[in-house]
Amino acid sequence: MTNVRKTTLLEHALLGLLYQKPSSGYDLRKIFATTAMGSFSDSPGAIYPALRRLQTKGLVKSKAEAGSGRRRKIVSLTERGTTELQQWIMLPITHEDVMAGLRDLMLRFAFSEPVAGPGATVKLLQELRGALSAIVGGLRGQMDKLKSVMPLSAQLALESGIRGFDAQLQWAEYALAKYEQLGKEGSA
Amino acid sequence: MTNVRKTTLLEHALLGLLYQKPSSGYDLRKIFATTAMGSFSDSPGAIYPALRRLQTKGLVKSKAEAGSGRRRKIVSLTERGTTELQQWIMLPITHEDVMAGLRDLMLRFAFSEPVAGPGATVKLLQELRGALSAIVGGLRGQMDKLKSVMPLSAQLALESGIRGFDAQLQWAEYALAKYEQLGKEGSA
DNA sequence: TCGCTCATGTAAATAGTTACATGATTCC
DNA sequence: GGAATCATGTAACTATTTACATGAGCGA
Repeated sequence: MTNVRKTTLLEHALLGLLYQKPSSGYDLRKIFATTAMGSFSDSPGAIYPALRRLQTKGLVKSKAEAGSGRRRKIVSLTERGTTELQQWIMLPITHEDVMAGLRDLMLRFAFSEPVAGPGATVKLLQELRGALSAIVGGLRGQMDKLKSVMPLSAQLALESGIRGFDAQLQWAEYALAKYEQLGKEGSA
Repeated sequence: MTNVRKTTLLEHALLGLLYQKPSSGYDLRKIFATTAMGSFSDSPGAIYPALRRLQTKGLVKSKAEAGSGRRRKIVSLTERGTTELQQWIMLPITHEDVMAGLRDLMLRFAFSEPVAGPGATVKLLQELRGALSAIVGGLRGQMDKLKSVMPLSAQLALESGIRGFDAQLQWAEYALAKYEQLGKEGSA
């Protein structure tokens, strides 16, 4: 029982970024603070402990940057870290995953192509499409049943959720088309 | 310094439900477990402590259900609880609110009509529309700049976010139209 | 009587937030 | 020399998760 606690979303985000480029904690914080990944906290109280956890788990290693300038600790993936990242990305998508929020799924998707190849990306998209269309159907059913007993604002709030999922569904179709097109061009 | 910690989203969800109907902790858990509000946890370790916090803050009161059957504690809003709920719903919408996730906003919106009246609902929608169109514009700009340097999957992940916001924007227009129509019918 | 659901709660552990602390380095 | 930024970290606190505990009523 080596008490392996499960890897959090923030930790996976860090793994994905470190896969692209070994970086310091400060670099990573800046990425969260300035880019579209801003939904993650850039607070040192989140990042540094997360990096330490990853190191204790053996998923990353760090060493002091050689040479001049300020003291910086450059963190990079270990082999096990790369494996963990790949496995996380390729996890099958469940109904619950989607209901819990697209955030996790989108992060996996964003890393999928460089880390696990376009084949994994396409597979993710297909699974996502399946899950989404089931969910949209189910919610539309709920909506029809409850229409009469809910206040308009609550009705519309539910409709907002449905539309959100539906937009993601259309997006998934669009993304799949892009990848299909890419495949044809590549083999031509 | 009476150390008033700020009210969490779960607590606000509970307040909103209790506004509609005084209920037991178990009732509330069932709502989270079975309805479209399933994004909240139905675990007793979340709900019962939250109810207790609300009671210490003086936002709800509870009393044992009269009569027979199993022991049940029925919780209901106090006057201060109702005020707190209304104020939370009518908070002005900021850019950050929207970026942090539509979840909080949608909960406020869902409760808005019964708790604060259709006027508040319309105001919320207008503010939301403004914030969303600014965000969609900004993200499209980022997209154009970064298009060339991102892998396709990352590009598409960003596009997914944009489309999500855009869908909400269209939804807000749609919802506003519904309320306008309602207003005309009402005054006719 | 046996088991299931109802109903309320507690205990331990965890990630994340906020705020503070501390130096070194660069820029003016 | 002084201020701002770079860079790493710690400490206290909070809500939530997971798991356990307990007892009462209901149905077969």
